[in-house]
Amino acid sequence: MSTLKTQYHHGDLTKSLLDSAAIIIKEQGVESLSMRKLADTVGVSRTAPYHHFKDKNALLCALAEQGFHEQERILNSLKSEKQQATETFKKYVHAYLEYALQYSETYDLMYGRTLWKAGNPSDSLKTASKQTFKAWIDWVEELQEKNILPNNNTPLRIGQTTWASLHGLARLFIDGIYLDKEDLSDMVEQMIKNLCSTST
Amino acid sequence: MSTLKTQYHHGDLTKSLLDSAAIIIKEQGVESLSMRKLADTVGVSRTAPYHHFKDKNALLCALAEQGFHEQERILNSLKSEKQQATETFKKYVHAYLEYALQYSETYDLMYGRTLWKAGNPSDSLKTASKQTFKAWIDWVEELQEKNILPNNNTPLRIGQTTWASLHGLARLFIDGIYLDKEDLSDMVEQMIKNLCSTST
DNA sequence: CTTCTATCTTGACAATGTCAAAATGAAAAC
DNA sequence: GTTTTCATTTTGACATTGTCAAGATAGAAG
Repeated sequence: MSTLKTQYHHGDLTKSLLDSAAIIIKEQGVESLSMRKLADTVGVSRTAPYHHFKDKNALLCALAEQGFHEQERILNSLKSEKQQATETFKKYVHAYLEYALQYSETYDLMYGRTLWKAGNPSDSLKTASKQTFKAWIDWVEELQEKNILPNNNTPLRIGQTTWASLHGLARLFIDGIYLDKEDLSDMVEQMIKNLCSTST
Repeated sequence: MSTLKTQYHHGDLTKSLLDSAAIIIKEQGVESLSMRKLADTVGVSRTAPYHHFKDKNALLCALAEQGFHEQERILNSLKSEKQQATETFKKYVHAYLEYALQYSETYDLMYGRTLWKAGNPSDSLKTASKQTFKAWIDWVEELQEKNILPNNNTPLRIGQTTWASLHGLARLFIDGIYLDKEDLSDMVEQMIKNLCSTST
């Protein structure tokens, strides 16, 4: 009954695995996450994780999925603040980049080739990502109506290109191409100018 | 003397390795390039490649470096065409995306985490990338003078954000986030509108 | 022909992902 | 309370990979 470890049945191995994995990738990068070391960290034998996740890919999908939920939480939280929509958008852009850099490894799983190209995105991951994308496009439409984002194309297209721009900036930092994080907020500000209809 | 294979000394193993590796990554992705299979493909023992490249990282760096040279060639070729600078810029954007998609695996090595974050970019790779970046920034300056790109910031900043946008678009396709390549040219057109000062 | 040296090979090891079969223990059925 | 069942975990095993160390080979230089 005690919540102490070293018992045969672990309690909630699924959760433990996810939590430990999240920490490991945040601190040491996805490439140094091995199923075996993870099992060891959690205090369980090599193959125990395979009874909770089909394979490594499935574990990573679950991590990515958590990221999508977190990101949606961020957007909703910002939208609930009562303020000028322009202000909300600017804050969102900053928040997006901040999230991407702070949880860069999770971000990489969410939007990187590991799962989407080299790997095999799970159905529920696909669902989560589609949902997040849809929420974004809907918001873009609102922003277009308020003349904050350009009206020279459909919400889908504007949403795609706008997001692509943010994503590109995020990736350059995440992947180690841009290293000087001093420049980040400057670049974000410029990006906002590029994206908004009202060039200042 | 004959250029036929199956001789102890291979002839130009360095080049053969690079060529085969380029084909393999293009056809099957970087993650399915193994040193051993590569050696086998080229018809040489497992460890022979290690006398030509310090390790796998070094081989990949060499591939990425070729990519930078190729990309610079593309830019120079476009700039040498006598035409409106606006036209040249538009063509460049299209060409950039085309290159990124056609040689997506090389592109990933050039600008992805494999080498820059998880790996260890060689000095000559760093040099090549810096050179390419500098050529880009110089051109951005010209484009600003001609009022094609916005003048509300330095060439460096505008170059960074503009490139980030292109890169982001490229990555979303490359990494399998955007799948519908029908939409590509549409999105590129919209991206150009976002980036240029003269919104149409 | 001998020696040198660049090039290539064989042997070996550790790390990894993951399958199959056996062991364990808690809960359900009796 | 005993037995049965089933989810959970373990041990054993295997193939793939990157890479090191030591030896083999052959063409060039003397």
